[in-house]
Amino acid sequence: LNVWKAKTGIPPKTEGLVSRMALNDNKAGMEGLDRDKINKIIMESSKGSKFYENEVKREQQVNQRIDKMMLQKEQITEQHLKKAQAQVARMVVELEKRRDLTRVIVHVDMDAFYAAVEMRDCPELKDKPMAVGSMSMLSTSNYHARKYGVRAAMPGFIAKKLCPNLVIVPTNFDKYRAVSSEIREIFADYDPNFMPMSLDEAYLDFTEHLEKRQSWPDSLRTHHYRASSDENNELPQETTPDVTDLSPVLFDDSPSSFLCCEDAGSAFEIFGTSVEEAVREMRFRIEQKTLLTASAGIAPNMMLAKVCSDKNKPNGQYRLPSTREAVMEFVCNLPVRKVSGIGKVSEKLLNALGISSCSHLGQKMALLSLLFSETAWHHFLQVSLGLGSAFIPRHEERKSMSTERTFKEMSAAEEQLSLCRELCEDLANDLKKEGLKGKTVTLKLKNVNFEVKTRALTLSYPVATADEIFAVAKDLLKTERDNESPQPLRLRLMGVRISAFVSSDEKQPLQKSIVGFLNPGKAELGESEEKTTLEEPQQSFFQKARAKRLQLQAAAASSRQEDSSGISSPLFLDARNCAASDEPDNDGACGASTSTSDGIGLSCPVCFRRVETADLAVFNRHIDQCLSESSAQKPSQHLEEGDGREAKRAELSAEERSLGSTSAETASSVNGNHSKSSSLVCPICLLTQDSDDLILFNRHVDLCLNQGVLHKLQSETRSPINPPSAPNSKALGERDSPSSPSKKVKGSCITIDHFFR
DNA sequence: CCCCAGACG
DNA sequence: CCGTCGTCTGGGG
Repeated sequence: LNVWKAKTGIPPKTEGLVSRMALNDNKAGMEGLDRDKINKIIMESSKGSKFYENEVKREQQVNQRIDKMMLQKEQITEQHLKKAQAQVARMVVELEKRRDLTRVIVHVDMDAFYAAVEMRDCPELKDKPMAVGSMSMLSTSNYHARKYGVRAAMPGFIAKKLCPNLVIVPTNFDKYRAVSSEIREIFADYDPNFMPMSLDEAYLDFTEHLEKRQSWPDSLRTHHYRASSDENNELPQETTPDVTDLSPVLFDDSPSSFLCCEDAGSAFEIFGTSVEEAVREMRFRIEQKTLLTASAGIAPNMMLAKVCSDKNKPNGQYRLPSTREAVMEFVCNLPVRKVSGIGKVSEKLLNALGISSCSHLGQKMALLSLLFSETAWHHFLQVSLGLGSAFIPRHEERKSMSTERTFKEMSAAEEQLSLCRELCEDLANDLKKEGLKGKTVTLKLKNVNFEVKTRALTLSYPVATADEIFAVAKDLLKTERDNESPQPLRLRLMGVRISAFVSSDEKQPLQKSIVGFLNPGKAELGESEEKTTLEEPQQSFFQKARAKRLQLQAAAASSRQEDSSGISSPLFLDARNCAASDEPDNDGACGASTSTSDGIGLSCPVCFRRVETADLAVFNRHIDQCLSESSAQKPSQHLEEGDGREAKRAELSAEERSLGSTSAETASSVNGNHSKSSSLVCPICLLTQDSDDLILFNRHVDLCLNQGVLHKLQSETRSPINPPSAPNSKALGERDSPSSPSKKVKGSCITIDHFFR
């Protein structure tokens, strides 16, 4: 710290507590507890740990950022501000013009979801402070526990110090998922296009529902109380709680409301036609169906609805009227931290400028526009005006997929390597479920000091199998280890991510079943058609497939040359039936890939790789991707690109890598294998072809395809397999996609942009 | 366009 | 004795 002080001349602001670690009382249920005492306990349990040290470091980084910002602020003249103010004013006019108060957006959020589920299913927990998670991390806590300062994202061992009687229940995701799908059924009744944000949270557009609702008879707005215990036979057995005291599972003060009627032994309630009534009805149905309570916020846009749902948090709702005045007043006193997207760091930066509420935000916009990036200050401006997205965007296809694991310190190279392989296998499995292939593989490492690093490599072709991914990941890992050299990598976490999925832009609606490819005249290949036509009109599927194969072979041939300098070529690991083993002492890769010919799965006629699925939709998607991959870029370009990158990489390798890297081994074994090329195995008939002539081999495969797989497929697939909707749309939010292939909203924006139009 | 760190939920 | 997964931003090459 002294060094830091000497260098900067600024005293390190570490006195007292590290604000990053302090209790986060942003959440509901945290009012009126003695924060000082809680913070003291948190501090005492953390002090001296590696984690704590890392937090101190990060806090100082934020402080430096603040100092830098303040310095910049000094440079700003009245002139600058004047000009900026004018710009802001113009912007405000624009935004005001587009303000939309006509929509009714609802944000629903289950109360203490995981904890509530566990309490429901285990009545003994009801009056105890409890949390869901583990000694190292809690997912959520019940309201009883929150009184002690126990909250989500707090490690269990600290929570125990705050509340020695705390009961920690392990997570039970299958159960939460089941409940989640129950509540989503209800959501769909109010907005079939609702957007789930997590298992327990969703945005709904109530506008249309309310229009219809106005003309609904009472009967459609009547909902019954859950059957009483003796006649209840629909509940799952063991998890059935004591249903006799059903209403208030969580909160005894839940208001049993006005219109409660008795009718042949079953109580019911008739809900009105207003928004409040509709939302209350939805919450009522959720509670009757799941015995769990939800809270909701009603507002003219998503950003406000989210804040509103927090307002009356357990088991309540809040409506913000759709008038500009109401919105502005609401926003005026709103702490910036409450806004989704403004977190710990942004809050601190803003605080340093004297901004804590959204009204301050508006007052200092000119300054903010000079200190923050454009996107950032636009964001702030919108928040200060109470603006957000008035429509609920479709979920886009996922952009990445990853898996990571934390463990006790691990330094042994072999151990790390086998863990890495495991992760790759897990990832490949998940990938397979969605029929995706990606070009960028990223390795994530966290050392025992909690320092995080990511290392990525983008290939010129998409990959999906464990072997392919591992071939890259292990290289990245090795490079990193070499980098750190004499010291070993002392890891506490490793992760593997894949991204840059082959573009499926715009081609979804045109996807055809494989049957469509059989007739060259009718072959429809979506957007790729255009470019293909330039080269060769009316190319048949088989011609395309052959072209693609040749292209792959050419690419492999050229990369083979590079391979001598240490570039692995995962593509061919199982393109040929004999995957090169990555590690001499470990034949897992080889075994895995050869075992793929055991009958389950189909061979892609384009890339020759095995697609481990019985699902024709998945298989089709794979083929589409393979084909579009070849035609999306002109073949020559494709090769150049690949060559360039690989070559560049080769230079790096020569410099940075030690000799005898595992990738070199991989390369040479692939290489050797290929140059011998004594025989090739047809992926269709699985017979070895005694020829190294690729043309002949191709012909054989085409023949095989013609007689075998395609016949089979043809008989199995009469109708189009793929729904017209985006195939990946379910991946993230599991949102059901309506059939209209509505045009794409670019730039996904799961986080901030959703809240703004 | 790629890579990486960091913020955020 | 402090998690996992996914998205976005922003700076640098």
